[in-house]
Amino acid sequence: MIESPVASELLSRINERRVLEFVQRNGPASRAVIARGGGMSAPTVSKAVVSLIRNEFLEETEASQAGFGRPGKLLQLSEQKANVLGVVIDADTCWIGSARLDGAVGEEQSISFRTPKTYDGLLQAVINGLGEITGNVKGDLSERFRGVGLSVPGLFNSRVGETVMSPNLHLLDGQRLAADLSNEIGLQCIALQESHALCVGERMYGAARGMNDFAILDVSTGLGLGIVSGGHLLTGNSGMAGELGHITVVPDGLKCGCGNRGCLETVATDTAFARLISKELGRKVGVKEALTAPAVNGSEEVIAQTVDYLAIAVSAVINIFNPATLFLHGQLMNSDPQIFKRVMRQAKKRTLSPSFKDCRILQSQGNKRLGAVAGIIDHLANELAPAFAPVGNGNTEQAS
Amino acid sequence: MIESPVASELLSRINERRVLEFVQRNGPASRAVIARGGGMSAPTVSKAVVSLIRNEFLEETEASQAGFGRPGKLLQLSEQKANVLGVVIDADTCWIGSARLDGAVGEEQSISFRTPKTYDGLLQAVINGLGEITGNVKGDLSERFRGVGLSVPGLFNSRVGETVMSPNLHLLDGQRLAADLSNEIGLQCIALQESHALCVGERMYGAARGMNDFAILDVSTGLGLGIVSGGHLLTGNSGMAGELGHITVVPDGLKCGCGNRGCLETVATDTAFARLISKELGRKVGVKEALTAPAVNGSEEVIAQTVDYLAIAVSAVINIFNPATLFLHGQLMNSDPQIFKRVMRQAKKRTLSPSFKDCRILQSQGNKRLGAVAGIIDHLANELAPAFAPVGNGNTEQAS
DNA sequence: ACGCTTTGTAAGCGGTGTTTAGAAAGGTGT
DNA sequence: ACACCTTTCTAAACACCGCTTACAAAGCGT
Repeated sequence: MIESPVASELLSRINERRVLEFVQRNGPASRAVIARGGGMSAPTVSKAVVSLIRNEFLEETEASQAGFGRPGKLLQLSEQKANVLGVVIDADTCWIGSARLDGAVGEEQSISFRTPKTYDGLLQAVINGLGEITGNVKGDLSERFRGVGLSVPGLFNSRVGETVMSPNLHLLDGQRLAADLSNEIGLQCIALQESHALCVGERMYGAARGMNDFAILDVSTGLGLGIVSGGHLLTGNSGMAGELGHITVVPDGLKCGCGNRGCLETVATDTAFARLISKELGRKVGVKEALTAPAVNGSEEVIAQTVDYLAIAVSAVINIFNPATLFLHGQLMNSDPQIFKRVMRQAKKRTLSPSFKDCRILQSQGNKRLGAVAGIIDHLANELAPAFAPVGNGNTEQAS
Repeated sequence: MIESPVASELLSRINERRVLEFVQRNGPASRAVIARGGGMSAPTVSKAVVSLIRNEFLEETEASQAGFGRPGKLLQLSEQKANVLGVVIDADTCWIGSARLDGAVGEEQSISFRTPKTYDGLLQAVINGLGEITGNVKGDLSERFRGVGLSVPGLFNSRVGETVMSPNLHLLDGQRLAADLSNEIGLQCIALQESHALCVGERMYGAARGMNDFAILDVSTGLGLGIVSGGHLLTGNSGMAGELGHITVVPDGLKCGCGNRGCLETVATDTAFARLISKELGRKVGVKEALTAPAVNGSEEVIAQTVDYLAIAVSAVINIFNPATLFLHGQLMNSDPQIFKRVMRQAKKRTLSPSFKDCRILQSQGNKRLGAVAGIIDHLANELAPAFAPVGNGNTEQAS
């Protein structure tokens, strides 16, 4: 609920946010276009623009499209000062890049490096990497960059900003990377769990633009799940929601990194698939190779089994969340259309058919990098002005 | 997002809603108390109250608490006109009752009857029942009652108001009970899926009052799940979210009502438990009896197995939703503390420990009746004025 | 150069919340 | 009984906001 004084300023903040989001979504536009497209009056847009320019979120370009009447001055996301930095931490590789507010990441402005072995090493490597990216910046970092968004793996408690446990990157356990980084570089740093970052990124810059009810299932080393429902990212009480990978599907199955047995994550991931194929082949292979490996005795069975467990995961998401769209992320399904089709066929059988029919299943277009960038940009926008949405339970359906 | 014109009136509607919710939650209060407690200025509260009284949501009582200064006139939820009707449809029994806006259901003002065998019979029975409850009302129903809330079992599509499929009550399949009822009696009728109704009821009148992140797991004939996250009821795209019961946990297990095999619902419910015990005893028993039945050979094993599957369900909810509180509803766990404890012990093993630690597990206090009533009251409040809440993704955690 | 079309802004209006001031209502103390 | 105190509630004044209306600005076509 809204805190204390619901002043009139609330309205102007809402409208500023709407203007900003309009430009984020539709690209540069004139005040008049924003007014028509955003459902606001022209003077309202003008005032919001003044404020957004003052806060250096927008800037006016002279570029005026030819047309009939007076050409409008285009407003675009600021390129002068409004840049952000994105950091993706992964088990094997890390990435750092800079981006503009529109999410465009300059290719030459990003670097990757192998994940160091210690937390201190990681922190230092990120600081160095950020220095490299921003090296040609004179003076204070905060002169040109507004903040840093991080995508972190594992269980992340967003209430306290601490990685509680990261099964594939234990050096993060108990650490508060965003806070530590912020202390070092003096910029605002925001961390998101990687599945949540995927969601935010897909919504801001990917295929889920403007969608209010969707899910992203990330099949890779683990099984990540991000949910946006009613326009809200589902975070749970501490940001740890979405841990689909650790529901039990094979009683007394394989030991999982979390300490239990038979978690979905042990059977429905890239890693699990590669492990099984490796066993059949008698040698260790990666996911890519496993997919293209010549069929050997038993590999069809392995594929069928993996497909079935993937279908269980897909089906669980649709049954539990009833999303309008489900995005699949990860190479296993995205690189082999055959596997994708088989998973769909199985999932259709396993899912309540009304929910299944209600759900489009697409491939994800975003990635963690966009997610990290989107995370900080979203945070900045929230800081400027909270987005507001009607909060009716949304469940009631009026009849007559 | 907010639709077209963000007029100033939005503010007053928000504040009216806040006043109403304050009284709903804290009981009768004076304008001054509401102003202090709700973070609004006194004149703002006064204006909102004027409107709420005009709309017959509130009424002023003379009752003034003794105190120091001038005693304030208490405002309470209207008892004159603001009454609602609640209807609970279940597989075997139906219930109808009337309630005030504060959720108090007059005991003598409710009736139960066996669920008829046909849809037309059901519709007629509900109409008759409502007539009985409201029989002593002179004139038009709408003179004293503002609407009817219904709790319906099965898969309910809230976008179109249609029960898509109701495994335990097939007469509802494809029917739009709320719409049909509304046509007959001329009152606004709102249906909620029963698990969602439980959630809304628990939040408005039960143990979840004021909570913004909780889940209710309803273990009875089936496995119902309702989620409130960030203050929003999780409905999914069409209101069919929460179908935890049909995720696969026993590959090639028992046939389920949904057509698949091995659904969680086939092994982790009252019904499943009674079925297993019946088999051991060699005769058919109900849940109550099954719990108190003298131990026979194999019954310990049956109990252990049921406990384990219940734990899987509990654990799945906590892993996936990271709720601050999980309410358990249903006689199996609520009537036998021993079973409850065992489920908890197992669930603790199966759940990611940070999420488990983060979650209180309590017994539910509400029921579907309160849920049906809460559903219509919530709808009325939404109609009067939408509740608004900040919409930041809520996932970002600022560091420094 | 004139009209046409579209863009952007200034002024006025109605609505809203807040602050300030004051009236209302009851108890307390002498 | 009366003045004083405390608290409640409302009226008035003010500032802010978005909308509508009116008007100036800026190009294009003839």
